[in-house]
Amino acid sequence: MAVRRATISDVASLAGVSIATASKALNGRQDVRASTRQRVLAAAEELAFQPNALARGLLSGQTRTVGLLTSDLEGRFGIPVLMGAEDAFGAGEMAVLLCDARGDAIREQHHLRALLSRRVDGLIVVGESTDPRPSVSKDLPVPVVYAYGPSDDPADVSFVPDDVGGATLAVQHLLALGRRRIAHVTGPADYRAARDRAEGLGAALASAGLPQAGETLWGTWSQRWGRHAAEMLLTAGPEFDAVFCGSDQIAAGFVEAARELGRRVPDDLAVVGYDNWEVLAAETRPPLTTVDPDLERLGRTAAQHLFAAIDGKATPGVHKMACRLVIRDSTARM
Amino acid sequence: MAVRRATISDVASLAGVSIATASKALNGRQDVRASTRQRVLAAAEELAFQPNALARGLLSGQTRTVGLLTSDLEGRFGIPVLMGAEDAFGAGEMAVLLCDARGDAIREQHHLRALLSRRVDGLIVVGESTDPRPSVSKDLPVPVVYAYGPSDDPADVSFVPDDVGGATLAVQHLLALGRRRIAHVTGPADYRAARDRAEGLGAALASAGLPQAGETLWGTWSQRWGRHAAEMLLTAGPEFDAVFCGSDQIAAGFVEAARELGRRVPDDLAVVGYDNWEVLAAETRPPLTTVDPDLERLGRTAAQHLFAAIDGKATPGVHKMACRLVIRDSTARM
DNA sequence: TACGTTTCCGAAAACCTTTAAGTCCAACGG
DNA sequence: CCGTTGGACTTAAAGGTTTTCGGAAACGTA
Repeated sequence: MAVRRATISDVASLAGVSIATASKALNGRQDVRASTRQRVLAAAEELAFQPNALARGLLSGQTRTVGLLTSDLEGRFGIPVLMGAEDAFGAGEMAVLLCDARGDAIREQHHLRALLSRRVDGLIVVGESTDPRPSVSKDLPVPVVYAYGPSDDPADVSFVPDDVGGATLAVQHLLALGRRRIAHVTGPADYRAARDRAEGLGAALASAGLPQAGETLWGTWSQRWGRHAAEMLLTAGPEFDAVFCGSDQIAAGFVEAARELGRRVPDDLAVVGYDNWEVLAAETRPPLTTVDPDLERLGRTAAQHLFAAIDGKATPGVHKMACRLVIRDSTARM
Repeated sequence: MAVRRATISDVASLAGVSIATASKALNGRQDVRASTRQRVLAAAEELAFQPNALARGLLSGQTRTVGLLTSDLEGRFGIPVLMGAEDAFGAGEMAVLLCDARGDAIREQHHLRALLSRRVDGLIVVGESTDPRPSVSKDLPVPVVYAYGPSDDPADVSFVPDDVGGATLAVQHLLALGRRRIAHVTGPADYRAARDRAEGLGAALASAGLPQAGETLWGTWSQRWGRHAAEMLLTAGPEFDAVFCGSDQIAAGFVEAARELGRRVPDDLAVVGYDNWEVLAAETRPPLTTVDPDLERLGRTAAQHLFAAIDGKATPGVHKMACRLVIRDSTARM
């Protein structure tokens, strides 16, 4: 550990110039003779000079730092969004101050204060589900962008996955493979994500003039529920040649149970999951065709939009981000 | 968005006192009459005054901010460590600057510069595996603590899970249940984690005077490998009544294949995993007994140690953190 | 030589806060 | 009435950097 850090004043003395000249030389500005600039640069190098970002920020009013407020780091969905954002910010020479409120509104307020006190240039709020969440942006001195979980205030800027479109993608894929009787097993009905995906399924079927195979089965986001639903449907359910599952966990349970009941996937039964959670979707037998909400891209886009909002203007409202279909072996032509 | 933020000078004018008095009133210091303090506090409230952390940091030389440098956010192990650290820092009113180097040394250097330029008070480096990694702490003006992946310089401070001890825990559990012939299926031999766990197994067996059932099977950290190993062992392998798997993924594949081959877990065969990756370990049939490296605690401990290092002295060297055994249904008395 | 122009550099203010040192005044003891 | 004490407040400096503006030297032109 070095004792004291060099300041620009040390650099200036060593180079035999004034502070002002040193500053200009280091920042590549005009009005410095080439030879002088060289001397300053050499001095800075020798002293391992690093400009003090605090002083710089104090003067300029810009910290080149953004706050990232997440309500739930534990969850699986926040991380990819965070990674995408970190990626975009890193490329823009921005630093990210990370705060996890753990779903606690008090802690969120506390973190918000801390971030503002540190004079962040902007804020990204990452929700824990796609359900709208309370806005924090009332009377804030910096721009805010919501990612994954939208703000409940339509005047804010939010980026969310287009779950209706994602479900439509899945259904259109199944229809193109010749499947006609599609069942739906999904998570709890009080999740926006579950309702949106069911809605997408319904819309796609309706526009193809087909009925859904049985009612939508609402349950939990677990493998266990997927197995249970499979047993129910396959022993006493309606006829169906495909099932659209609301998550990869459900789909993994479903294919496992179907397999044990002697149904061949995809021959007898095509299965589509949701989330493209690789560790699960790629390890089931057969590997799952699934909808990928592309959360990393969502995070990156949100970050880029925050840049725009910081030095210019933002387009408010909820932006729906398209999903991708990842085709693996759990679906095939009949 | 407000136009301009109130400074302490605005608060002072509004309260009709000098800046110094305002500062003292706001910071709860002596030499301020109670009534004056009230006036200042009211003024601060009215203007929504937030002290500028930059100015404060510039003066005090402390930013109450630490850098968290991770080589691999994508991986499963960095996140819990990060959460633990974030937890400890949040409690200490510290903020966390997050940087992900994505395993790239250049990017790591770049982030390091950025963090130092922002005058962080300390640094936590989170590795992507338990293998030693190059030290970054040579001639750094701030203390550094390594978490999960230790530094290759013994003079640094590192916190790593005690994989040897974790494996011992698992084996002792199996022995206590009356199992005597224990096989071992694990990941690649070029992972320190795999070697440590195999070593723990060997030591525990040796001190019980028992031989290992067959050679250690080295493979990958995947479910697929677990299945494959199970098929090999159960069709043409040695006699065994328990298997210690190097990861929950391997164990999940193993129990699945064993089940399909008609072996009952835990009756015929006890299975222990490693990592306590809940989504997997709790969803297999039966749920997995597994070793929990308690990474969140590891992160928290590392953070607390960084505090100590920041304002005092640190005890260098590699600190091994004990693991916990989580007992579920995949193990039982014979 | 006198004067205007260009080139390069330095002095000083500004950003916001904390704190050491100094000022003022009332109360109090003698 | 004077000196002392101590409470309540203010002044000013410090922290590191950027930037504006003014100044000096060198050079060209009349």
